[in-house]
Amino acid sequence: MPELPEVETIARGVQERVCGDRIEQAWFGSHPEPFKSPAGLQVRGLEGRFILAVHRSGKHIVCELGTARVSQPSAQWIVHLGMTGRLLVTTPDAPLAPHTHARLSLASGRELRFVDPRRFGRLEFRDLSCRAAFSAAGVDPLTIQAEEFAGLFHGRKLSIKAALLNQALLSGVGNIYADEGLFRARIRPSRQAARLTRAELERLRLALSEVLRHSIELGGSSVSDYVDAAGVRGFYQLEHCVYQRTAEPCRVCATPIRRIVLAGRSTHYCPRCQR
DNA sequence: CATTTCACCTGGTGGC
DNA sequence: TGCCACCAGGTGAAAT
Repeated sequence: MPELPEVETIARGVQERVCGDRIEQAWFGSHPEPFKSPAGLQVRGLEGRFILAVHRSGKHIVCELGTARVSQPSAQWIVHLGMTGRLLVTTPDAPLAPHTHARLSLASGRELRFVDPRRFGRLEFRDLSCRAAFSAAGVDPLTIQAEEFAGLFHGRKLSIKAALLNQALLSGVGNIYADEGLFRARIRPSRQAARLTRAELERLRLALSEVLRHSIELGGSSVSDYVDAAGVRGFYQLEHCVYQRTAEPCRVCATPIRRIVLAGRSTHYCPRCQR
């Protein structure tokens, strides 16, 4: 489900609804996979704290926590949604979705719920008195400048598609936006990253930024079941030019879109537009 | 080191 | 209807 635009949309929705709220009670399910920190530690850390702010870092949602409504953050709750994770703000009586792994009941009467059928998502609690604040490893593709962007790919022998998916380089680009960005930059995904010209890299940087910003405006891509913090679907899937459009006509030249596998992931491109 | 492959999970779809 | 193969927004460990 969640790449940069979807995670940004969810983080904004959670921020709007629970900022300033206090966590009264935390409940965690019994499957161990989603808990990067022990569940007991997360429950003890979360209960009683105030949610000061919620923001995105790469594909992570970071909740800043404090001991008073207005205070410096003393801890963080970090949510990664994996492939199928959802972070929802609901009323307490809303039907419990299958695969709900965490529920935080809030002083306002609302609930923050983490739901994840495939359990690839991760929940982490960080005490800032013991550890540094979380920050994603790679650079954010919305703010990176030309020079630094080009530098990321210098000397890299893998495909540009595989490089874009590497979160240690850029954080936030996943399978959908790598394909859509490469289409708009007219670059074939299989090209070796180090062989792209400076002009191509700059087209790619701008294309990625435009695609990601446009998707945020439309609330992200709802390919199968993605919804935002309020349970509302996004609309960017209607703008996709190549992703999951195998054999359909290119929106620019009508050539059938091709599907190949790169870096173990489905990759879609127009063989005529992308060289 | 850089790069590739695969396992981790559940659920939906489409062929037979 | 049932069974099976295949596919899916991600990532991190193991192998090369």
